[in-house]
Amino acid sequence: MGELRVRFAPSPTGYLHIGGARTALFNYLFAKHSGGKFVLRVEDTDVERTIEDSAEKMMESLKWLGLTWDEGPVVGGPAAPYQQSQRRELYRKYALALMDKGLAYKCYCTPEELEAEREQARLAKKAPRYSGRCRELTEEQIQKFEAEGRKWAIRFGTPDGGYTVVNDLIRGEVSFANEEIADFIILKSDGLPTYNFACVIDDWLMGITHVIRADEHLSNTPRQMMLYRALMAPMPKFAHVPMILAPDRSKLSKRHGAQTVEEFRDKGYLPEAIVNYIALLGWTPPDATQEFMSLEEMIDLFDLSRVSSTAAVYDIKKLTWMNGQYIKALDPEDLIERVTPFIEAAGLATRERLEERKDWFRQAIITMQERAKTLEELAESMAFYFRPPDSYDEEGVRKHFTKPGVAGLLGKCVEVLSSIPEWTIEACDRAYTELAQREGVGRGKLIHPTRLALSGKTFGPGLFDIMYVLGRDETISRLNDAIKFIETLQ
RNA sequence: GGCCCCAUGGUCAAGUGGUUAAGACACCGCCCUUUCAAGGCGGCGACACGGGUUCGAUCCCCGUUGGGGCCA
Repeated sequence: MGELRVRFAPSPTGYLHIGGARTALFNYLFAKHSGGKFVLRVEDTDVERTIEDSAEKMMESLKWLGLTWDEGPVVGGPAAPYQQSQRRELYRKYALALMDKGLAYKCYCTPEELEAEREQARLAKKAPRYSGRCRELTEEQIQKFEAEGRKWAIRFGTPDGGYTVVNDLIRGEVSFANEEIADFIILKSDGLPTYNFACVIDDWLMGITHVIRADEHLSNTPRQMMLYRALMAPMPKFAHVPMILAPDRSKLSKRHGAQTVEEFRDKGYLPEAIVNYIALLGWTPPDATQEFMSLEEMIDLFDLSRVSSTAAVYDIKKLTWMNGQYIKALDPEDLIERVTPFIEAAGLATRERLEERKDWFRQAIITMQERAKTLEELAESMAFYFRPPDSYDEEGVRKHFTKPGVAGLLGKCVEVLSSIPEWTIEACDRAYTELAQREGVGRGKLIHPTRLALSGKTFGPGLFDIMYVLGRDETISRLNDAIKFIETLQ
């Protein structure tokens, strides 16, 4: 084998959240950096918790982020199938084999009995761990249980003394006393494997050389190592990456709002911004001041030794800032393509219509490009280009529409704009400068009310850029509407 | 409850046995400017605590506290 192989093995119990995405990213970067293989495996063993479509959505998110897998569902590979639900016979076979070797045994305890045992331990303030009572059953006891028709599970017999030491690539040596680890179930009475068992069997059979996963699995690692030894399977190297926490420092969960890749996509975050941002959560390139990196650059620079061991809280503000930076740097043609779905979703125009007016649309987008933080926001901020404002900003009305003589001034604006020979940004600009001089007022006295009249807002692109995009007829029409509105204020 | 991991500003994060303890986001101020954004300049702000080790600890060791995780 010789080649380096890693895997990302999500449970399809929901969407891909940024923590999972980052684990996938680190695996991907590690593999690509060394020319190894990135394997995707779906851990859908727990039927109860598996959610319909979840695996498909996760794969969609991974692809969207650019994290394509070399082997796994859809693309296949030499270790197929890559879904645990299709590998049940395998787990059963190896569990039975361990039992034959005397390393595992049948456990007839019922869930009720186990629960009672745990309860007692709790009351006695002791660690709730399995007593190992089925480990040494006599023939009679076994026959009695069988006669009762009791169901059995297969339990792995853990070593009694000594230590199991995880040599973690990120955390160094972490040792666990074997006596702390009770015999654990590897195959449940329904014939399905438990997480630790399925994971080991798959990683082994799929030739995984480096297990890079979230920190929460560090405590499971000694159990898994015991299984590797019992199976006489080659031990992979382990690397436990720090967790990504919600802003309240708890584990990421649904109640924390936007945090899945899909949600970020729907809000108009760019995949390259998300990938860039999450890479920086827990990893720093050799030049720690370098923040913007493409996936290719990250592949080149990635190194597990620069992965931190501290859990990180993700900061939506920084992600948003970074997203804005990426939007700003986008080629307008590319931006047009990306923002179109959001324009459609906002009900501003159809894709067909935008294609018909592509040059116009490009002009409009350019005026907003460096202001937008997300594609969704960009689309929404462009609403006034597509239709007249349905209201004027309240504060703006107070500041710019209630001054005496405003209506008259706007009337003069209409006049000068009507007489401009050619409708260009420069011509509009000049016209306003000249009018302001003639009227003996500052340009702002003209500009602010005009902006409000055209966009309904007090902020936005340069006024003459707006005028140019809107065109002469629309500009004048909106000014006249505003004049009428102002007159109703008196 | 037991075990394990972690601890540099609000957040991300560099770093070293002796440093003015980087940088980024956020925040504040100034500049630019027709507004907003962008950009430029500047500011606020940190080595959790207590013991050791050492000539000297943010850095090494122990403990405490806090946070997180696993076991079910």
